Amino acid sequence: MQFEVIHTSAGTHARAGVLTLPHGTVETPAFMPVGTQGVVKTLTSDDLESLEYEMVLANAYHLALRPGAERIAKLGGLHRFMAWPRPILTDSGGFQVMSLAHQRKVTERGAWFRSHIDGAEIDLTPERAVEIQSLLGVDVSMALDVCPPYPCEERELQAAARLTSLWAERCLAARSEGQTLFGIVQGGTSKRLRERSLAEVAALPFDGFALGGVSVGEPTELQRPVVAEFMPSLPADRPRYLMGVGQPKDILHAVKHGADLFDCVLPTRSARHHSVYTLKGVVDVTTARWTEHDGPWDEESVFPLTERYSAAYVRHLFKAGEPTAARIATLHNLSFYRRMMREIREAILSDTWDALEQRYSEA
RNA sequence: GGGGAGAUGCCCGAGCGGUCAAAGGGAGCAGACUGUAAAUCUGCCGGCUGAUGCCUACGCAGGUUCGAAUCCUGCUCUCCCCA
Repeated sequence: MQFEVIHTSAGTHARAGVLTLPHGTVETPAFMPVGTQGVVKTLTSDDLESLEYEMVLANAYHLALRPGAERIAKLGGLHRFMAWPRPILTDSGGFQVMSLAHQRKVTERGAWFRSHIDGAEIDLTPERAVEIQSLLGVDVSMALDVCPPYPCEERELQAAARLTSLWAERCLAARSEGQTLFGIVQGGTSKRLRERSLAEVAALPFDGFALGGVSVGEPTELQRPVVAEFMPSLPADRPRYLMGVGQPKDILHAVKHGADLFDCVLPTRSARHHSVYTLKGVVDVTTARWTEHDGPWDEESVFPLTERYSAAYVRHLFKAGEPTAARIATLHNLSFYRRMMREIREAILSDTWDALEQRYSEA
């Protein structure tokens, strides 16, 4: 892995860079669509190429459960398996420690899960999490962390950060030759715990660093200060990844404070839930106002892949329960995010950040 | 011609004397979703009203009863079976 910052926007921490990985280069800041099960729901890998995404996210926990990490390795690795030639980053399963909390146990040894699919036991130690990602053959592996929810007791937050640091070292020790590994900073909304977690994790020789434990249910007023304060403190010479974020404005805010990578289910999940991103905000396309609207939801949010379908038509497809509705909305939203990331990068390179913020002020 | 079954809110469909403005679906309307167990979940859904409440409602018209969507009589209309 190689990472180069090519320009930092005047008066901000916003930076444009180039991340070079085994399967290609990624221009940062970049947004990674979420393809948990080795697919971005409703799309194919060539859709993603058409959308010009350079990197996607998949999930090691889910893929290890089904179809199995060894099986994917046997089939030539995740890239070949999902027919996606460009970079892939996998989340280790740290998020599932939170989202599947009711069926797992966390000990110092690791995270133990009862499979939601068939009840099988999964012993996800830091070492196994790194091994799974190595078997998948992804470009960037994430350390196994403990991602606590919000709200959360200070004690629990502290325990999560402590384990995350402990596991970080074990993940590094377990990494295979040439495996790119990112560390994760925890600490929730506690300044004290964030400081400590950052000091512990950032001191380790990771290839990149992520701010985790945000977008776990906290209001944006609490997320912003964490990002503003701690993103610039992550090592400047390595990629900085804000996990699970977010809304367009949250991404702009984070880029301004120096974030390089993002992922979030919102553009894809919302699409399936009939919400579409536009420069005028998120709109529910099934709302009665679109019933006879023979045009786009927003004149300034029209994209080559989706411009031919009228609001009235898409509304009809959703109302009729047609799967294609979700597909069109997903293509639209990922087009919106892709264009936004491109404009963000251009704004950094041309030092026109304020104009960009203005453009996305209602989004 | 004879015998049987049934008519409930926008639709389907429970209810079979009070606790019924009437279960449950669907449709309709409005929301939520942030490293995806989510093409999921939530709320509203006769009218007026902040709430209490009032009004209108279970094919139509009468009746029994303190009280009827529920019981009785007649009528109208549907469906099934036998000729």
